[in-house]
Amino acid sequence: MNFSETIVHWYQQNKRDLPWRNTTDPYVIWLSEIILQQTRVEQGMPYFYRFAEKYPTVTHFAAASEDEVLKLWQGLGYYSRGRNMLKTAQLVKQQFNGVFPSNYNDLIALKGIGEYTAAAISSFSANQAKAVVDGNVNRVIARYFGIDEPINSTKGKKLFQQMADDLLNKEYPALHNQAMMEFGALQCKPKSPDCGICPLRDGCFAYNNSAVNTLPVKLKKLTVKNRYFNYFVVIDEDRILLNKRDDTDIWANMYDLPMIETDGEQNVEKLFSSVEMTNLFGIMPHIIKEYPQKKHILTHQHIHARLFHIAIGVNNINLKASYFFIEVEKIKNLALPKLIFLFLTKFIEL
DNA sequence: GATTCGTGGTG
DNA sequence: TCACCAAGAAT
Repeated sequence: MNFSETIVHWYQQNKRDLPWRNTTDPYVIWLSEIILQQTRVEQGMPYFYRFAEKYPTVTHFAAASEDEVLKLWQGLGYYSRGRNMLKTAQLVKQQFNGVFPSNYNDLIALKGIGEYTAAAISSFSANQAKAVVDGNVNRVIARYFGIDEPINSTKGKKLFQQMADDLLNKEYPALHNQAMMEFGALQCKPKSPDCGICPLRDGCFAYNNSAVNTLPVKLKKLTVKNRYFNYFVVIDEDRILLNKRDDTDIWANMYDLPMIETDGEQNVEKLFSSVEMTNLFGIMPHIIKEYPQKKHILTHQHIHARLFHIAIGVNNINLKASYFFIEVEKIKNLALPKLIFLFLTKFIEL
């Protein structure tokens, strides 16, 4: 058996039974592929069921509001995926008469669909001969062929795509692609793979050269920025003051609380007598309770968040345009970042 | 083309 | 605690 045949054989004996594999509907496959970008299968699974049930067709999806989609997406991260899905659903409804495309060239032009996703949808739904290259495929190729070119360099990306293209079995692209990814996910795992039972062990460069732990190579020049968010809870009877975030920063178009960002850890007196505070509330609020600082980890940012429950004469507030009071009961309809969700559960049931 | 988009699991 | 990674894409 050649490389592809070996992997496919392994796949047929070891594959997981995943719901999006029981269909060739490009819309359903699209749902699963976007949800699974940079996301573990176990984490994405409940979201897949949620979206598939709420929006059985792309036309149903196109009729949704952004608030509604983001709310469904809440907790999954990388929220632009959800916003791009809505744009794509609307475009497919209008320009493709609601028929989700399965052709690579049509797909790659859509928002949120890049090389990987276009190859995945076109091969899975229409058996188009396009090779998928994701983290799993990169790892399998890097190890088996001993490629130490970084997988995330421009040169590396081209190389791995080319190698994947060459490996692709044109007779059964869908099967081959699924097998490559599943093999990377279950057998050729990132850490401590069980090479003892690997069907490709004999021809594997990494196994034969003790390079399993050093391949693939990845360029990492990650700069993490520390940010300091001071959040305020203002409650007026059955209402709470919220903020709709703009689309220039993390958590675009989602909802959080009134907030002042400082360069570092500001002491409380300084914070509450600052110009920013005056701009927010007009007068210095009274602190009812200060909650301990919480660190929220994002890929490129460490957010040090503090929460103050404050009392203030509601009439004195000069509200920013993005601020609004909302009945507590209605918050469950709004999309909240994880951090804010956790904060709010201190005060209300969500 | 380097940076920036979340959140959760793992060793 | 920390580094790495997860069915990547947009800017």
